[in-house]
Amino acid sequence: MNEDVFKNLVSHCKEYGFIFQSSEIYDGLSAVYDYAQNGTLLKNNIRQYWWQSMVQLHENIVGIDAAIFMHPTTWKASGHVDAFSDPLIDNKDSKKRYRADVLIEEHVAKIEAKIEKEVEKAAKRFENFDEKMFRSTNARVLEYQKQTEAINTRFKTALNDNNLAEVKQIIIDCEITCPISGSRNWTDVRQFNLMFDTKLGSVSDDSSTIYLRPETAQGIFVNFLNVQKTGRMKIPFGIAQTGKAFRNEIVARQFIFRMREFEQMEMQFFIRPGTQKQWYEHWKQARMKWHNALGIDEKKKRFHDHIKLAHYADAACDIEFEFPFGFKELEGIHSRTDFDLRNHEQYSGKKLQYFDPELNQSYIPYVIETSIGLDRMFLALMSAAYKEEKLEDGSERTVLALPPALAPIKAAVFPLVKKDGLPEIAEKIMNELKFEYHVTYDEKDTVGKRYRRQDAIGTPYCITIDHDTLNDQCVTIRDRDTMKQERVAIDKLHSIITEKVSLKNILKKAI
RNA sequence: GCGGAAGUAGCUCAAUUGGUAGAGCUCCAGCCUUCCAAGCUGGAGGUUGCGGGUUCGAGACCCGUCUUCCGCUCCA
Repeated sequence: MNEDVFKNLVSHCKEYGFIFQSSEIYDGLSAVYDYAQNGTLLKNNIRQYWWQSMVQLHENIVGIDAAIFMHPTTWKASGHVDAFSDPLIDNKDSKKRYRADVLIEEHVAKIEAKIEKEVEKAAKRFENFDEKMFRSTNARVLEYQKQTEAINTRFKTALNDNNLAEVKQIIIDCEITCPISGSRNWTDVRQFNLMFDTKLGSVSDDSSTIYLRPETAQGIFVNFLNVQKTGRMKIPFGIAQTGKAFRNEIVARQFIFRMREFEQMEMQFFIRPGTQKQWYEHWKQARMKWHNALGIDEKKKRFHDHIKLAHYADAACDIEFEFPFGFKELEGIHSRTDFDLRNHEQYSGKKLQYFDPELNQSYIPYVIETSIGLDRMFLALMSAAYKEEKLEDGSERTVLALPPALAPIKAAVFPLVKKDGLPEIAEKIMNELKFEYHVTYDEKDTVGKRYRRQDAIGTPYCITIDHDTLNDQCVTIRDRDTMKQERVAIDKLHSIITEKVSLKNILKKAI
């Protein structure tokens, strides 16, 4: 799929009521989108598929719904407060972005290396070399030391005062250059806090600052013991959760791929320390199976193993999907060790351990995390499903070949013409079926046009009532993908449609 | 954030050098009664993203701003 088709897909999402830009009448809000009438149905179906495969089909996985607001210390323990607020600076020539603190620290390290070189040189030159003496008397060494101390003090003061202009001035004064362009053409230093904050309570002071969660996982970790005890859970067990998370992304783009407000579907699986390799491998395969059960071309998915690991992980990979703009991360599977629970134990002072009767000992469980972006899954499904077809007769049609179980609307009911009592029969059929699944009714325009309208939103079946129906109690059922029609009895409709649109068939393949 | 491109009706796009904002599709009301978007009649829909400037006159030129897309970076 090329760039043009992606553009068409984005237009299609708007025109057929899947996704609107947020606050569009006010020129929109950057990187925030609303799900529309059909999009909401599709999104709910994806969430349901995930939830049922995780919670309903695993006796040892339970689901929770933690609040978006959490105690601020949560984010200190998780590392988000420190890791998500770096002072950043760009080099205008190479367009490369750096952490300002790292640039300065590297500069200091360079000077320190020079000192060591002086010491080494001197050690070779003099016999009976007194290193201590040399360090405290040599003019060059002293000069270098003075420099590093001066920079370090300035830098510390600047950070404490949150004085970003001073941080930039240090970079300028130190004549630090960009390793790529070699230039000193720097932008201002900016603080990017990736967490949104707000004030709790009517009195706003610093102590009342709370954050909108940047990931749902922490809601699971802080409830680990509550769930384990009240659910009488035995390790290994999992806690699943879907919900909104918020990140103040510096660059947020590519439609709904990277949004400031997005929804995650996460499952944290708690295991005995030492078994993480085997469980990591298990969930890696299990998650790919879940994706493949949807029947989307397997060549569009691949694993991407992380070589450089985050400080808390001992293994990590992504499931990547081939979006119209290339292979991108759709889901992450991480072996998170006991990092989160251990930190929460430290910060809260509460023991977050599990007594293992088999080992007859207590430990902090290790964790395997599976974390998928619901919005990204939505976009993956849409881009895999969107097809602009050329038919044999030369005409064209746009069809969303969504997995029938996830399609927003399962069946559309049409009277061939809107008279002779046909609309009445159509409505009667619809009113029966609507208790089973989402159905719609349409009597406007020629039946061909109505078929195409349903193709465009991915409805698997169209049911047409004609004059013969009055005599034989049969209708035409038309398949979205093959466009083939079949004449069936009205009382067979339910079983035919159910067979095709039931989640059950996919769920059986998924686990 | 930096660089590049763009923004005209719900959608896709026109509008000569700066000279009265248009078409197709969609939508609505009817006619026709048709099994794969194509018949007929009528209708609605716009402060050309927004704000300034140049000009007798700006959709077009200039400045600012917002939004989207592409590249750099991180993530779900």
